Amino acid sequence: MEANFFDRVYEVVRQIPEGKVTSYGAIATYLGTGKSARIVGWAMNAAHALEDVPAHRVVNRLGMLTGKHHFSGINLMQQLLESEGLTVKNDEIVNFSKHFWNPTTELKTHRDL
DNA sequence: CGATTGACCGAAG
DNA sequence: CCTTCGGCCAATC
Repeated sequence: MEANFFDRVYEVVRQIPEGKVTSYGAIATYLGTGKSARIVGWAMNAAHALEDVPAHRVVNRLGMLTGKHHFSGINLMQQLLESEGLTVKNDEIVNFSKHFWNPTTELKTHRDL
């Protein structure tokens, strides 16, 4: 299966469980692009138009809602995360490490879906 | 096609 | 933790 890079990103983001979040770099590393985490950001930019892709579950490595401005409302991203049982304070996910979902660890056994 | 930008990451000070 | 710099790839101008 030869999917575009964006499609791969979408596949990973779709598989993020509720109440879980991941980082652009984690997705990039899982996809093998490694340092090209910026492309993941670009993918999310295109992904926010797709309802199937919960882009609000993808934040930067510090758990900060850096992409919140790309959503319909400034508070939408935070509200979505809080609706899933997460706590967001000052544009940052509380206990981010606790809710962090690493695709490289979770999907490495069944990457093809 | 060259230059700039971007929802990033890591290292160094 | 903050700032600066380099790197990476794609989209946009």
